[in-house]
Order: sequence, then C-alpha cells, then structure tokens
Amino acid sequence: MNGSDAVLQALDHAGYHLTGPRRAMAQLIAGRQGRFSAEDLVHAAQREGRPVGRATVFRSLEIFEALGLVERVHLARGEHAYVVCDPARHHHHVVCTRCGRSTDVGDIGIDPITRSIEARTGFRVESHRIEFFGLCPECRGEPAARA
Amino acid sequence: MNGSDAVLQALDHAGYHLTGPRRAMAQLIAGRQGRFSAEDLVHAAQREGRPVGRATVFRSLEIFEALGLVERVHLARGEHAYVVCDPARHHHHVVCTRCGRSTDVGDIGIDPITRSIEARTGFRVESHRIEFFGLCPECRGEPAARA
DNA sequence: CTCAATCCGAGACTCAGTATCGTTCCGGAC
DNA sequence: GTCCGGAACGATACTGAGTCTCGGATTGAG
Repeated sequence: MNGSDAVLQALDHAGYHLTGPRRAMAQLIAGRQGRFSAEDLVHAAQREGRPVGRATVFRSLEIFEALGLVERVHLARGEHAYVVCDPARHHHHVVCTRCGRSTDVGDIGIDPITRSIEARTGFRVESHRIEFFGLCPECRGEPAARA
Repeated sequence: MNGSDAVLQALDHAGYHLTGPRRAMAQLIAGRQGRFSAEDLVHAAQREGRPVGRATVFRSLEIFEALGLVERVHLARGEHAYVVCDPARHHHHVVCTRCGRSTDVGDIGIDPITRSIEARTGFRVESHRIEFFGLCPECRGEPAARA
C-alpha cells in the first residue's frame, strides 16, 4: 500500500480538496525516512517534474501538521525541519545529527516529571518540547565522517 | 552586588575586552527575569541612551551563551529568545506562555530516560532539548488576559 | 604613550517563512 | 456532462531574524 494513499485519505476525510500539488506532496513525504525541510520539498518536486510553489509547500505542511501526519522538529542549531510521524500517539523523536534519520520514541513517561516541576515551581505546565539528538545505529558504526 | 559585575568578570576572565557596549549589555541582561530577544535588547539599550548596534548585540549574546551566562530557548511557535541562567549546572527551563517569565527547573533526571531510548532505538543519544511551557504562578491566578 | 589586536556600527545581504492577489481547479449540484 | 462557488494555486513582494563586511574607533599590554 502506497504510503501516500494514507495521506490523501486523511486529507479527503478532513474535507480538503485532493489537488495535484497535494498529491505530489503526499508522495514526496510518504517516501521519506528522515527529516526534511520545506525547501527540500520544493526542490524535490521540481526534480520530479511537477514543481510546486513555495507558498503551497508551506501551506500543505501546515495542513499535514494539523492532521498529525508530520511534525515540526527544532534542530540543534535552531533551524527547523519536518519528520513524518505516526498520528494520534503522544511521542517524541530522536534525530540523527549525522544523517538526519529520525525515529519515534513513543511516550517516555514524562508525566511524573511535569508533575514534579509543577510542585517545585508553581507553574502549571501545559506543553513541552522534547527532542533528542545523537547518532543512529548506522552512523554509530561509521568512522568519523566528512560530508 | 550588581549582577552585571559577574558578567563582566566572566568576560574579563575569558580574555574578552571590557568595552562600553558589553558593559551596557551586561547591565541590561543582569536585571532581566524572563526571556528576551536580541531585538528587545537593541531597543532597551536605545531607550537607556546607549544604543548598541544590532550586530554587536548578536555577537555579545553569542559570547554570553558560550560562557554559559545566557541560554537560547526555542519558544512554542518556533521563534527563539534568551534567558539568563546559572552557568555550569545541567538544567532546563519552564517558560510562561503568557508573560514570558522563566525559571530553572534543575536537573529533572533525564538520564534513565535517555538510556531507555538508547536501548529501544539503537541510537546513541548525545544531547537533548527539553523545554516546558505553561503558566507561571502569577498568570495562573489572573483572569484570561488580553495583551 | 604607542601600537596591534580586538571590537564597533552601519548597512547590505541572506534565508525561511508569510501575505497578497488574480487565476485556476475541484467536486457537489443539477 | 456542465456549471459554479469556494478552495487552492503560483508568482511575487514583503518581513524579520540573523549574518557578513569593512573602515574606523577602542582597548589594554608594554
């Protein structure tokens, strides 16, 4: 089953039009393993011979994010990227600092921690951002790289 | 004891010149409670009658960050800001989504969590970004605000 | 005081992301 | 199958944070 079908189905189900550019976007992100930026998609679409306007890429990503199909992650140096992810489950990501591959880590049991923070600081914690950075299994094995 | 003294001392100790603009910056950040952006400092300096160039503000913040005097945090919507913080202690921040005040929460005991992630995913986790967002004690009490 | 190294500010530049707007496309109704 | 209004499109201008550059000013060691 083509992964892009799921994306299109989600779009349709939420009442969005199934337009050409969106189909293209769906295919592009369905095949991705690691992180990607909006710019990456613009170029990828161009390379595939069905260019999509920059504005449209951002708009689509916004929708995909709202539907929980992709998630925005904030990289180490502050720039950001997207990763495809399993909708509807609370989870976080580990992002490989070398190759960019990312993996869900499921719920890491943050609740007791937020509760202890609330008790200590008096804040009411409403959300959090948690991202882990490191080397994925493949990159661990390789010699210190250039690239 | 003026908090800016500590900043100046750290600068001096690290071999940086103690210039006028840096003194101004030191004073400006020493008094801050919550988060602030580079832009905030530019305006604040201007208001105090000793304007500092934008480039200089960024350069100084970079140095301060390297010295562990301030820390860059990434806000909920992706933009970022700085908070003053206690150098040399592993800790995280809770940032108030209403007023911007921020507080250290010390070490929250993330080690066992990173270890469990390594075991589950095969990644070697080298760093993480953890930020909590919510309402500080003052803002919790107030009626749903404007501004 | 002198002098080289450091640092400064002004402003041009970059780059991601947003806003605008006239045109095009989608898809439900008929 | 055709019509039509709303949704979506692309091109492009704009914005705002952050970086780079460079000639001139400051710092502080000697």
